[in-house]
Amino acid sequence: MGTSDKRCAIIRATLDLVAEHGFHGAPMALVAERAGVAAGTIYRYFENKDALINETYLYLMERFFTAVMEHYPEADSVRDRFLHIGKVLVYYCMDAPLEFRFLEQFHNSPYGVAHRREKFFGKKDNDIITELFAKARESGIVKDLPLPVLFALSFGPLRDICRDHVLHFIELDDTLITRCVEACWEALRR
Amino acid sequence: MGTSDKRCAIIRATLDLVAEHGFHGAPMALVAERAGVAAGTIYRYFENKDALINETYLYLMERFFTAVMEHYPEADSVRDRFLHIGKVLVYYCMDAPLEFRFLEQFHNSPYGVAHRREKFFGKKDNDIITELFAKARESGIVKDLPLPVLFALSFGPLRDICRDHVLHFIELDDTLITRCVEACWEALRR
Amino acid sequence: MGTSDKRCAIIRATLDLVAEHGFHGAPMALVAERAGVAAGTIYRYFENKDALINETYLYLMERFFTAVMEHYPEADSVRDRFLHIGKVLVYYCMDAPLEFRFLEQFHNSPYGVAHRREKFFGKKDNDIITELFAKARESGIVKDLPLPVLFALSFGPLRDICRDHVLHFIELDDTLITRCVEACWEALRR
Amino acid sequence: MGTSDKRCAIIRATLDLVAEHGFHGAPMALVAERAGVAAGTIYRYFENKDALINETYLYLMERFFTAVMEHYPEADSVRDRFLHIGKVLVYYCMDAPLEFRFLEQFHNSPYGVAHRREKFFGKKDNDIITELFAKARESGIVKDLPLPVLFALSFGPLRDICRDHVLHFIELDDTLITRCVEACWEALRR
DNA sequence: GATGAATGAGGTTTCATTCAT
DNA sequence: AATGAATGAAACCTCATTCAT
Repeated sequence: MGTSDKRCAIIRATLDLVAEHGFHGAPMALVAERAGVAAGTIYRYFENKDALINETYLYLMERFFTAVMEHYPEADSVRDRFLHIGKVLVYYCMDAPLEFRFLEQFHNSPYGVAHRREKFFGKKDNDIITELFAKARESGIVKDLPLPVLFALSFGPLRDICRDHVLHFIELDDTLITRCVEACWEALRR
Repeated sequence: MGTSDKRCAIIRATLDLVAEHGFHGAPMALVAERAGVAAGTIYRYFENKDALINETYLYLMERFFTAVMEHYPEADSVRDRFLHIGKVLVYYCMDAPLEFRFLEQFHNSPYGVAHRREKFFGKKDNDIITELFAKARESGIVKDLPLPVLFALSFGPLRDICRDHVLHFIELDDTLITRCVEACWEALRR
Repeated sequence: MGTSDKRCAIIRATLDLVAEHGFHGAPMALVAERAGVAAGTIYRYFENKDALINETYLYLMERFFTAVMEHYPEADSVRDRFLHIGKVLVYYCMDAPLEFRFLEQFHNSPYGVAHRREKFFGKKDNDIITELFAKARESGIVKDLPLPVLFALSFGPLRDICRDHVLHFIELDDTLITRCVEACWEALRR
Repeated sequence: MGTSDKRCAIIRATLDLVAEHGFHGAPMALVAERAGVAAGTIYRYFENKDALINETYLYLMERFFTAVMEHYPEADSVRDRFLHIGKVLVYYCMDAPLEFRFLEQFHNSPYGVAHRREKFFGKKDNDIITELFAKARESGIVKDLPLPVLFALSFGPLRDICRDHVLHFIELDDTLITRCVEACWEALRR
């Protein structure tokens, strides 16, 4: 196992345990066991537990953004670009339920405080999305509301349906996802 | 101090500490100190820490629903009833930011899992809202989507703007709140 | 066992273990076991290990000074007062070899750095002794040397003979002690 | 870097770290880093940490005695030979404060116990000094006291003034050093 | 010979819970 | 009923030592 594999295994173990059992349910000894390394080894890669949690977060966010921004239809209409982002986002969360659960817990825990500004469902200089909303608002396509509110209208519902899907309250399918994202668009558009 | 005052003080201390410092930052000894009782006393009112957290949650939810349902305009249109619920909900969260923070943490933690079905921004038990949506959907006023999705479209954005307000990302006022709730309605309506 | 007894037992256990096996040889679990308390109990009386070590030191120093200053012959000559102090000091160390070993280790470890100024064999506003030396120097009875040097000439040798006695290199008796203290006086006197 | 250079660098790193931060503050990884070698390399030169500490001690003592015995005035009077040794000793400690701090810590720690008999400020092995004292005692020049006591009277004060100088409580200069060593002689002589 | 990543025993400390008062 | 000192399991973390490269 290469050195990078080990770091990755530790992050993956952290992710899984936190997603399934919360921060309380992820003691370092268990993380080590799941990652297949000794307890002390974790500290070669991460300064302490907080650092491990935070770096796991950063790792996930990077993957997340990369995935969501793939195949972004730069040339399409604002509406189509929004629909693209919304749908890809939901599909990603459905495909990676543990990552989604981790992020949800992180954002709402004290750990998340330091990272609020980068929250995916929040705001952040989310570049493409921020830009999309800013321009659409200027040109009168979407409502004239503060950016955080536009984000809330867009991603608040999507987050909730992902959570309900992951927790098996509902069963999302292509049709339902499309209808949800379109409903969000109706809240946004002028 | 009456016996009920003590119980209440313990719940309030729990609420404050969890809201401000997370579940990690609310050891029983600190809860006891804040509540002005001895550590052992907590166990006369709550079986253990989990029970304390869960009963704090239930206590909050009760207050919450009571507040939201006050002055409920039974006779008004579906739209007006929805606008009433949405606005009262936002005002409540703004007035009680610690309660709001507690609930956010609870819902996204493993504690929340046991209470999925009673989730505030989630679905039922809040009979009146569930009933409102169910009937409105039947009669074709709102979209024909699963209830959890209707809840997501309604309350997902509201929760996010409350959070952003509590975290001082935005400054909600009457106008903005009204416009947000109306935007949510646009997502819901057929 | 009273509450003060417990604190005392913990200090005594610390003292014994450090004296016999050094700071390395006094893990908290062992201290607890020797003191007849649970590991966690130590932390009700001392903030952490450093505090435990430092408070053990302060406790010993207090006992030490009290003992040494008992029956101090206020009215006698400078020489006799010096002989009194020197002898009492040596007898005390002989009677309490573990306390002596603890103090020796403390003074020469990083723990001692923060307390250098209060070191018994060092200087400190050792009140009576400092005053005795200062006055004796002024009146030309002892050499005109800096106070720390007078302390060194007085107590340096006494400390060493105590150590050698405690470690069984020599066997001190009344005669030998008297002769040593008198020899120290010869180094001091003008 | 030659093989002997490495051994030396490790000893020097050990010396520095222990002198500055105590035995607690000298983990093997840090020693390795300071010495510019890998952690595992230390174990090619020293069996384990205890051996490293002890061999560092022996290395220092050898340097120490070599220095002290240089230019030893074999032919001079007992008094002059004593004054020579005392002064050289003090100058050496002043020039090598880290070595001095290491030795102080070593002597008073459990490590030192195993080396009691070779203690620097203690007694024998330093043949020349032992021999000097033994002969001077026989011929009635110094007091008829056990050798350890003679050592205590001689070197106890010198160690203390070195410590006070290193810790900046006093500022030693040629005059003061001479006067101190002469005072020690007064304690020794018959 | 040298490396340094990996190990895991053992250290300090926290904290939910109990129970004698 | 209330107290809060005491408990001890379990958490986080360090570090001397090993061994594959």
